[in-house]
Amino acid sequence: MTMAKRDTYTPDSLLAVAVEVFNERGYDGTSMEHLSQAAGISKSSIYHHVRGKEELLERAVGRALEGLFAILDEPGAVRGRAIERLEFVTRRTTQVLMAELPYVTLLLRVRGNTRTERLALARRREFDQRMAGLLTAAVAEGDLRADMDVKLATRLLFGMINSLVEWYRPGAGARADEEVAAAVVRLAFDGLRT
Amino acid sequence: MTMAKRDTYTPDSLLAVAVEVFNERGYDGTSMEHLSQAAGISKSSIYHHVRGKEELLERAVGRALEGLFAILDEPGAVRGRAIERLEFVTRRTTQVLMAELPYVTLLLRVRGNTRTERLALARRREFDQRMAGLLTAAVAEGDLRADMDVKLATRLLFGMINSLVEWYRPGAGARADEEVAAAVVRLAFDGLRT
DNA sequence: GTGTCCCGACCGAACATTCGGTTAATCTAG
DNA sequence: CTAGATTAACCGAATGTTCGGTCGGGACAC
Repeated sequence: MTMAKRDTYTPDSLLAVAVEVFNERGYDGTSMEHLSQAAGISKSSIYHHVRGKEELLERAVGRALEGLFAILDEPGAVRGRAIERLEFVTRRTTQVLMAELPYVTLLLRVRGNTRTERLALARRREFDQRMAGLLTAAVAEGDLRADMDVKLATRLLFGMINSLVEWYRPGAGARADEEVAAAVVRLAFDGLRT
Repeated sequence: MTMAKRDTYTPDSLLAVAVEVFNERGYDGTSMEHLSQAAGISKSSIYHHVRGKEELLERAVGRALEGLFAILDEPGAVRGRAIERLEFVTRRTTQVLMAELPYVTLLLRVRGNTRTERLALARRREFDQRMAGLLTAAVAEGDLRADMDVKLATRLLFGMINSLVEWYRPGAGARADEEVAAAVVRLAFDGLRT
């Protein structure tokens, strides 16, 4: 029994609207009035679907973290030489970031003002550490330059990937997205120089 | 006749305090009460030194932009092969970012909610375009890989540099700072691989 | 006629900013 | 050297506004 199309909101469809506005104005810069206008329903109606503003943030960052951590369980991330796993995770992280752009964008901008935000920051740090482990392994296997601090390299690599949220906009097609992911991997591992 | 040291605030010394708080809590997440507590003076006293919250933001992003644009006028940025100028600007941008960290951090987090913020965003875009011009020239001179979209490469390069504001913390000494700048240049131009 | 979805009216709290002053240091005239 | 004027720096209390959230009720589908 498939449900007929509804023009009412579900918590998730409302979330999609809210996250767009959060990313445009910043979470703290967004009022419930802003959200209600963007969603086309009244402020009070929002509270019919979600408990409040913070629940929207919680759902959004949760979804982003879910997508990112799932990468680490994919076969390409657990088998093979460290450098191959690292390249895989780099490419997949870029792809997930593009696919879940609004949610990841919000995740990368939380500042730690509330418990929800601090929890998100902790999970992000955990992901970073898993990544740093891959770098270390790849250096040990002799496939990565040893003349650079691993933590520093991890941060720069991540910084490059995460910067996608500042400029990437979807809609140019799967081909274009593939090109972006490939460029990230190429730049990270082989550099800009001829 | 040098002025004796005063323990009172000037607009600039107050700015330094304010920017720290802005970066910790986010601009929109910071109340004047937060600022007054951090500065150790009352809320109303802040208005003796600056016109309001937005003037503090204005001064901060102005200072950051000043530092960044100054790089483009330095000799190393106007003379020599394009790739050398590009490497110079990459290194210098990293250094300025570290030296003016709190101000640049604030600049990079501006969302465009007010006229002040939109002005800052426009100036940032201008800087990016100057940078993209250097990339294009370096490709034309055959020193940069041609198999990557220039705009894409510019954004990734910048994303890597700008990500410093997320993790770099000063105080490890000039030697350590030099190492960071060198790592950025090496990673950007030669990649991670052995 | 009950549950889902929505609304306008409303609330207390927090917000940026203003106002009417006080304090303490500096300057100025005799 | 000092009394009086001036000023920068500051404060507590209050202003109007906006905030996130609540409430009681209406429409309408099943």
